Amino acid sequence: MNKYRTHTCGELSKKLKNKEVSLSGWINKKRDHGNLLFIDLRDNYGITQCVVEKNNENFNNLEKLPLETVINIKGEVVERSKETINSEIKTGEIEIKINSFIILGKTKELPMPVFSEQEYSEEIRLKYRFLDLRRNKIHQNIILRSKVISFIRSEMEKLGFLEFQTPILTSSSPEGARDFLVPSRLNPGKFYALPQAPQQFKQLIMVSGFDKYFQIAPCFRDEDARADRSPGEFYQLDLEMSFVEQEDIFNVVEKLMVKLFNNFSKNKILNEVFPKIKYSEAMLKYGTDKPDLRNPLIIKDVTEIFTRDDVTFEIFKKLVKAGSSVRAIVTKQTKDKPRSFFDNIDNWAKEQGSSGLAYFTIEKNKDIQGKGPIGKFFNNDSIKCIMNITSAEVGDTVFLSCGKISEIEKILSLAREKIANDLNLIEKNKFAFCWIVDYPMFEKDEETNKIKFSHNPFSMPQGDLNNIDFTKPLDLKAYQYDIVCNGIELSSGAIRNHIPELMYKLFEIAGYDKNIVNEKFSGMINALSYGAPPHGGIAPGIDRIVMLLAEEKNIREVTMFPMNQNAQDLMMNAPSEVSSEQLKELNLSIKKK
RNA sequence: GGGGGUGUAGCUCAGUUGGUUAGAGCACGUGCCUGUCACGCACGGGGUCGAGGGUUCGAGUCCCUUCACUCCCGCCA
Repeated sequence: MNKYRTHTCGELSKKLKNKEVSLSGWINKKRDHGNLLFIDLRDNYGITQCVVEKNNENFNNLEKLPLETVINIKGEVVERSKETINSEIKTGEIEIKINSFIILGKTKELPMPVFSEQEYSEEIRLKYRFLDLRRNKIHQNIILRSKVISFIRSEMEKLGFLEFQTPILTSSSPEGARDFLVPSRLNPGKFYALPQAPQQFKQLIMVSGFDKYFQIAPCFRDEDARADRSPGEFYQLDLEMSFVEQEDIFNVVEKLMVKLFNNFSKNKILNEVFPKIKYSEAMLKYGTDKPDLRNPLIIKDVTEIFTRDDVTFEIFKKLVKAGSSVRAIVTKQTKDKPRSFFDNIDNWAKEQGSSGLAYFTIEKNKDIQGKGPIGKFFNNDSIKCIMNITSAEVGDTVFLSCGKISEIEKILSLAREKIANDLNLIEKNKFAFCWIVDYPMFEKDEETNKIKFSHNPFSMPQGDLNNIDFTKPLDLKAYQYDIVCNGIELSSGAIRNHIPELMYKLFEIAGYDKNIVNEKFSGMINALSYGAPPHGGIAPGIDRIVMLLAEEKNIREVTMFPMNQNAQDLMMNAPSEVSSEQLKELNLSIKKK
C-alpha cells in the first residue's frame, strides 16, 4: 500500500462505506465547533470532508493546523445522514472519520488565501503563482488547456499530420517583431535568436517531403504586452501542408475548430461554415481586420453626402474637399436615449484621441429631420440619402466620424465595440468565427512612405504567376488569411511563395536586394531552389483558443507561469543579472548608464 | 516612448469638506461551542496610509516628483 493514500479526495462514495482509507491533501477549510472539527481536505481531484471529535487524541493537534497545511489522514468512510449531505461536492454523501494523521508539509502564514473567490492583485498572484494555481477557477483553466492540447494532438494525428520539433536557438530575421537574442559563447560577437515562429523550418519540412506537419510550437517575440498577448512567449498550433490551395487549409482548420469548440464549450458556434470576408471589406464594414461578428453594428461610407450643396455642415465639407472621408455607424431606435448617452460616446471618442463623434437622430414630423447637435445641417433630401446608404430608419441615430481613412477606421472600430457594449447588443455565449482573406501583399509605411510587406513576406501573391503586374505593388493581393473569433485574432496563415525568382522580385519591391535575401533567408531560399512543393499553412494561437473556451478576458488566466506586463517573472526573478564570469565567457560587457 | 486606472493591516476593501487614538470582513492568536460545509460567539495582536518632497496650526485626504501593478495607444512579418 502506498504510504500517502489509498484514494484521492474526489472519488469516495457510499460504495466504500465502513472501509478504512488513507487520503492526502491540503486543508482547504476548517470548521471548528470546539468539540467537533470538520476539515475539508483538497487535492487535484476534489474535496472530502473529514471529521474528528474531542475525545479523539488527535483533536487538539488537528485543531491547531493552519489552512493549506498538507496532511495525510487515515480513517473510516462514513455515510452521512440525509440532513447532512452536501450536494455541492462529488463526495458529499460521505465523510471520513479521522483515526490518525501525519503532517506532510507545513505552511507559513499565507500571503493570499486559496479558499476564496475574491480577486487579488496581479503582483501577489504572480509572485505566489503556486498558491494562485491551487485556486479552483485557474486550476480548472490549466487543466482545460492540457485537455485542449491533447485533443488537438489526437485530431491532427488522425488527419495524418506528423509532429516535429524545430530548433529554439536559431537566427535573427530582419522582418517582423523584435527578436530575443542569445549570445553565442563559441562564436564571439554573434547571436542566436529565439524563433518568432518556426516559419522557415516548417517550410523546410515541406521541402524535405514530409507533406503534413504540425507542432504545439513555442514562439518568442520581444513586444509589449496586452490583455490577450503575453510578453515574451506564447504557443501556436503550427501546421503546414504540401500540394494544397487556400481552401484545403480552410477545410482542415475549420473542421478542427468546430470540433474543438463544440467539445470544450457549451457556447454555440454562430456559423459552422466560417464566413469569408475580404480584408478591404472588413476594414470598411468593421474598421478592423479582426471584427467581432457578434456585434451587429456596421460602418458605412457616407463621404459623398458632404459634397452636396444642400448639406451645410461646413467643417466636414471642408475636410472632405481636402481629401478626408466620412463614415457612419447607425444605432437602431435610440431616439429616446437621454442626451447623456450620446455625449458620453462623443466624450469617450475624444478621450481616445479622435476629434469626437458627431451625431444626429432621425425624426419625422411632416418632413424627415435631424435632431441633435448637427441635425440642423441636413435637410429632408440629404437625410433620405443618408438613410438610403446606411439603411437607417426614423428613430435611429447616425454617428459620424471624419478624417483620414486610417484614423476613422480606428476610431469607428473602437466605437462599434463601445456603442454595442453600451447598448448591450453583443450576444454573449456565442462564438462567431470568420476568415479574413485577400490581404494586400504590400502596404505603404506611413512614416517613411516606403513600400513594405503588409504581413508575411513568404506569402504567395495572387494572380497568374507568369504574368504578375509588379508596377502597382500596392494593388497586389496575397494568398494570406486570418482566422478571427469574437474579435480576437486566432491566427494568420498563407499559401507560401515557393518560387525563388518570385521571392527575390517581391523582396526587391520591399527594398531588400538579392544579397540580403540570400544572407538573411539563406536556409530557405537555398532550399526552394532544389525542388520545392507548393505548400501553405497556418498557426492558430493556443493561448487565445483556451482563453475563449475558458471565457477569460486575460491570457494570464490560462497561462501557468506568466510574466507580468514588464516581462518579468516575479516568482523566479527573471530576468536577472548574471556574474561577470558569465559575461566574460560570452564576450559581453554591460554599458553603465 | 505616450495616455488612463489603482496603491490604506498578511489578503479584499471603506475612510465625508483637510480635524480626536485610521476602521470593517477574511486570515492569524486565545477562549466558548457536537453537525458544519462562507459554521457561530467573545476577546486580542497586527498599519512607514507605495516612496520622497511641499502647502497648512493640522495631510490617508490638497499640490509636485517618483515607484509598483494594470488597461489602452505605439509595437506585434
